[in-house]
Amino acid sequence: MVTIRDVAKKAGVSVATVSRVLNDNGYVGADTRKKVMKAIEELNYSPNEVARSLYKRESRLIGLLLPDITNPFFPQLARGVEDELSESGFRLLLGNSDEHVQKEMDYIQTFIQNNVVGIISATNHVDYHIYNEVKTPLVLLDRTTDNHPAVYADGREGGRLAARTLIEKGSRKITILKGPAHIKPARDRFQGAIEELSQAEVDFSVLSTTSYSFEEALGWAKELFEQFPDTDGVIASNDIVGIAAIHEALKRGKRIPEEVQIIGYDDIPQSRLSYPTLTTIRQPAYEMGREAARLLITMIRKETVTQSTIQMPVELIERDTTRKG
Amino acid sequence: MVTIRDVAKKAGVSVATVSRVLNDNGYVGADTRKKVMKAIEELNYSPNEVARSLYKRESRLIGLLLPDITNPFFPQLARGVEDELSESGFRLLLGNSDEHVQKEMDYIQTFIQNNVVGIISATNHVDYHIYNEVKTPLVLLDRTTDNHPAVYADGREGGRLAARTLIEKGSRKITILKGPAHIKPARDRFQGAIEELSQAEVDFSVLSTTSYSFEEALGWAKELFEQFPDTDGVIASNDIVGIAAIHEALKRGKRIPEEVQIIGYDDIPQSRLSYPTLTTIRQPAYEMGREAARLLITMIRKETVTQSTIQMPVELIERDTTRKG
DNA sequence: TTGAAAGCGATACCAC
DNA sequence: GTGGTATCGCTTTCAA
Repeated sequence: MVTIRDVAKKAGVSVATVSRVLNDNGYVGADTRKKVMKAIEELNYSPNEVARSLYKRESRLIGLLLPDITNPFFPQLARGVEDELSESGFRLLLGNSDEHVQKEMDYIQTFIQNNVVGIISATNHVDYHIYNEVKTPLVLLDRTTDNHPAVYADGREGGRLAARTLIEKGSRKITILKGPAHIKPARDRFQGAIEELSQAEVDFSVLSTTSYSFEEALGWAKELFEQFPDTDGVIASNDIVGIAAIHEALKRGKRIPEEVQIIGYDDIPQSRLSYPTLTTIRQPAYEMGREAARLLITMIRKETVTQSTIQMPVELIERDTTRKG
Repeated sequence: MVTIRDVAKKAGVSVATVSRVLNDNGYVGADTRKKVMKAIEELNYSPNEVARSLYKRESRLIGLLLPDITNPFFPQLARGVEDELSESGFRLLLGNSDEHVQKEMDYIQTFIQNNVVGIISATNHVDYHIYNEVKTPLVLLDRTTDNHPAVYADGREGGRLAARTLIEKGSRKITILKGPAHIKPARDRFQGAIEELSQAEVDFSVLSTTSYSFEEALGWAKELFEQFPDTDGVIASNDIVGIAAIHEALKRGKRIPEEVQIIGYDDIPQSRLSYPTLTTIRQPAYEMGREAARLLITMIRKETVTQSTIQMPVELIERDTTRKG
């Protein structure tokens, strides 16, 4: 391993000088600088981040905590976060929490142990006390509490929009798939949808689901059509379930959107690939990730944060599982 | 920040002793230990990984380099890697390379700068010289070269299997979608498929694609049926493209699998959700991730590695885009 | 403009 | 069994 001492020796200067040229601060004579640069080049030296981090008591690492990278919504978030952060020279320490308090705490702890300069968390236990003890800047992503900066999409409005769309396009017996109760955004959407449905002249039923997993999605879809066979409009808890609903509807010979309309949530990439393509409420996941990263960076830089909770707009993406016009 | 000195002071012992109980080595008297534990507890102390890493010249971090977490195959890999590693107390430093040499090199460098104990890479430029300069244990995932330990699936056999399946089930005019030329596993599959097709009594055509992106998948599918309208069997370069092909076929009123059979590759979770469900060649992505992590860990522990390149089996998953029997 | 030296928070050697 | 202390590679004060 090449260290700063090797460089100093080779350049015939002290380590202090090398450090100065590395960090580009303090006075360094023009030709001294040149000598040092040359030595760095020749030795192919790059500074040890760990030593730097130890002294400065902060690294260039950011902790990112996700519920489950395997759920297609989160890679989008993660990608947005990474793209934005890496432009500023930060790197990602990643953890999946599986919505498991213990795992979550473990990761938060390693983040701290590794001197991360900031944390972005998209998990459910944000109200858990450990978050209040975190001293490094923290941004919640796709979640909210009253205590922390956050970037999230307007779930309530999303739910309303979904319901309104189905109603306007003529569904009269709507079944709403309620997402996992412990996930806040899922509750918001549900609430929004219920608001809209309650004040409209339509029948509606609720089917509660307990997960977003691929394995179970088809199960929920099946249950949906078994329990409510005359459903002519489905508000899915997310696109995965929405796509499963398409599957199940077609399997039962129902025509989409003539007999059943289906609307999803998230607008994950694959919702464009289903047949028929899935109408859905878009959350700008990638942009949310970027936005969260941006917010975190300003906090890290101790610049004034004009807005510490950023609500991103949701948007109706009309595709082929709802009727035209 | 609570340091080892605080603990030492509170417990009325030296830092050396605290260190001993922390790492559970060396002699420590029973009640001294107890005192120290108590102090640790009360101060809610947890050791600074950075300092530890600096002294030991190795962290507990593992670098994971992926082409693009947004492609649904990779989260599976990543999850497998993480689950296995975290059980042994390692944490993940994540990077997306976008199959971009520069990004790849940058990440490899930060990995090294952060004292990672090992690297798992699923990118394309593994033959690039930088990998030969990496001193920390390195495992390639879903890729191979002659120089490095690797975990990958048998792409050639997968390609053969895909082709053989379509042929056996009666397709006579097969179109094969050739994946991006710069991706080795894609080439392997293609080669396997071609082998099988060449020696069978079937017509076949090739359509070259240049990416795996969602955006373009529908484009390839459209092109496929435009250029080769009498195709009765499609070998897709992966499941994304496979699902897009289903979409396009249905759109054109083709019955699946009666008029066109379609076979995908990967067995990503959503291939079970399409309608009809996608027949595909399964790569055990999650297990591959775990296996790579396991291999890396044995290398890190300097235990003897019995097998440094692990080829995982591929498997035909028969679903509804191919004919029965 | 440069260098010597004191840390940063751990670990581990050596002495007692 | 326990403590003192050099050390890891870097940054930053302070003096020259």
